[in-house]
Amino acid sequence: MDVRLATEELRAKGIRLTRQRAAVLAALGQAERGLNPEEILALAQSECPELGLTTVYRTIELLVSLGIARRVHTGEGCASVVGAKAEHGHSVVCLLCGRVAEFSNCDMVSVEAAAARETGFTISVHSLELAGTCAQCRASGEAAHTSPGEPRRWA
Amino acid sequence: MDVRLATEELRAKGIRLTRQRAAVLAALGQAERGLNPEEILALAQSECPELGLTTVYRTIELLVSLGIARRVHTGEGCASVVGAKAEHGHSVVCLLCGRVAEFSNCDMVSVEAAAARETGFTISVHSLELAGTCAQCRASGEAAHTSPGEPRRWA
DNA sequence: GTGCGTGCAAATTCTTTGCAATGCA
DNA sequence: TGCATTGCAAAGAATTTGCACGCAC
Repeated sequence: MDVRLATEELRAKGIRLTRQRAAVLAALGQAERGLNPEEILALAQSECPELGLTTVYRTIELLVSLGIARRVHTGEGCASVVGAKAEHGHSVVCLLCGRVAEFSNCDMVSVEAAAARETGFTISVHSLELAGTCAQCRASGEAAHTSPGEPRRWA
Repeated sequence: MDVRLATEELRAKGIRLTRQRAAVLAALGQAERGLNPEEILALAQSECPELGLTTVYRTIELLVSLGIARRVHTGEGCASVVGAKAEHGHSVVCLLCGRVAEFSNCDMVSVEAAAARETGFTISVHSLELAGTCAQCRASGEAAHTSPGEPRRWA
């Protein structure tokens, strides 16, 4: 996520850039994986110690509604959030380390056409998340499972 | 969802078919849309009045783990559940009435290849949900928006 | 200076757990 | 009959809300 760009967008919309919001943006910007509210709080507090959990929730909602952040439905629950890069993008989650990448060149026309044929629906939106193994984990081999106690399930 | 088939699967695995479980299966079977625990409870209680919410939760977990039901991440929250038809399938949600259909012929190879190229990940799993307008809603035109007070958001 | 944003604490909602009673196989 | 399964109530977690104060613009 481009923190500078996000900052500008807030400013452009007349939304105040407080220290708390900047801290949350920074946390999302530096994280390479989905963060839940608690994690965001912990990360962002290093930059803004008086940040509260309530504000994290409110900021998440704000950023998601503006398209600056995106929710990812994976692993434990659906509360994780990542910074969005592109206007339209999808998350690719690493099943081993939890890292999240984003890809935007999704050509779903043929899949959507097949679905439309099979169900009779007219498809207008798609929600897609992919999962697999990131380059780093592949490189470091099977040995490098990050969290032995916390196997990532796929919801 | 085929209730009879699901019933057989439970029996085959040596899992007891109680009146409560049958009622939950029936509710999922007759519903054409995702149901949250409360809704399942309400529907299933018409068939088994002494059913409790706790059991609904436990049954959902059971059915999902057996692949008999599937969670759908759409609309309000991620707690909705639908009966699954195929071994591997995806939900197609109607944005107007909430009806859920399932389609199974998803050919994601090209999309996954593109994602792999763009992110460097090796893709092994995909989670896909489509949304649009079902045949009925399309037929009854714009006028037929089901719930004016409850616009369905797309998570 | 003016509101928008914030933190705290309380309220609310959602989900899980413990345990004795029940009923399916 | 035996043991998986259930319901209730209570515990626990996650999220939201109310309100007075502080700070960005």
